[in-house]
Amino acid sequence: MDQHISQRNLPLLLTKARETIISQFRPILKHFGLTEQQWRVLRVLFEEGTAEPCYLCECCEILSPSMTGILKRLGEMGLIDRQPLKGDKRRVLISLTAKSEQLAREIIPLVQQQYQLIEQAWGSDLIAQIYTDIESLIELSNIKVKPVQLPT
Amino acid sequence: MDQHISQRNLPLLLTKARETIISQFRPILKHFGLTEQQWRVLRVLFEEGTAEPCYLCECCEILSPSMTGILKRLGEMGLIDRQPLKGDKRRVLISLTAKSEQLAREIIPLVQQQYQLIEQAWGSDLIAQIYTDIESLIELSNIKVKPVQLPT
DNA sequence: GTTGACAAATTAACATGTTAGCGATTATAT
DNA sequence: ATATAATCGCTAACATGTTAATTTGTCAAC
Repeated sequence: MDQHISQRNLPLLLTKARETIISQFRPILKHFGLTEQQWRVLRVLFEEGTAEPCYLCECCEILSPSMTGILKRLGEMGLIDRQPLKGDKRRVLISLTAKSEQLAREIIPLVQQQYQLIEQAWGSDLIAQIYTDIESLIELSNIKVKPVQLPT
Repeated sequence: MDQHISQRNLPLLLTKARETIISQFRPILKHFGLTEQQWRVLRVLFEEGTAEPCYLCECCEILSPSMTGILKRLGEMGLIDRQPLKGDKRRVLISLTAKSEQLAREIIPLVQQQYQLIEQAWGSDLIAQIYTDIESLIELSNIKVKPVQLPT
């Protein structure tokens, strides 16, 4: 029926798709000495102004223990500030510094241009289609899937 | 024009999609004490019989230095054998053991069942559409994209 | 007010991702 | 045949992913 039945591996396929895309942007980030995850965080902060770590975790799909290290290194690089949130001593507000705000203003146009170059080479229709599908999937994932019965 | 222009981030979106899918399978792999990457390798070996590390790297989208550690741990678990390849002292052939072949025969049906449960919950159309699009993207990626001009 | 449930950030331990480079071996060109 | 380049697997160094447990702080019930 389907050639892929015996080889279907959606997570692997999504990983490969992701790698084909991100590899187009790696040179940009490398040029500015940032990792992909660091840039994800900075980008959200640029959009939002300030954010708490747990919100960054959601937005960037990064787990809390990873975020701890990422924020620590971004702090050491002078790319983020942290100010305690009054009224709740557990929480912190993260924000960009002048340095990282300037950095973001340099990087964002380059990223936009690279997207255009990708669509020029591969066509914008397929990219748009993938956006639509993936967003549908992410929304659908609110519907709980029954877990398979595991052997005892 | 498009709500997503200021937030478009395809790699992140693909990461989230991947996470929604793989989270449905994590309990299965955890039940058998395997990581996702270890299972990717075992699965290819089950399909192919034997394979060289560099081929496994391609199939599993795992870089060579990571593969070194994965194969080392799989070896320590008694889940793979390695035999030198005559005629080329650099290369090695990896294969399953009786133990891991039995393991694969247990896991594969559970994975198939879980895929069916996912399609029951989320619909098979969207999943099929994603397969098609992602595979198109991966094929298209043979077409080279012009890299953006970086500032000096 | 004290207890207990809950939440945010962290640490610890291990596995993997990423880049650079090394060492041995093989293929290629001359 | 020999110098050269290319390939395979590996190590090293650092960043991140993943799970479990811990710490500290908040909140609600009593």
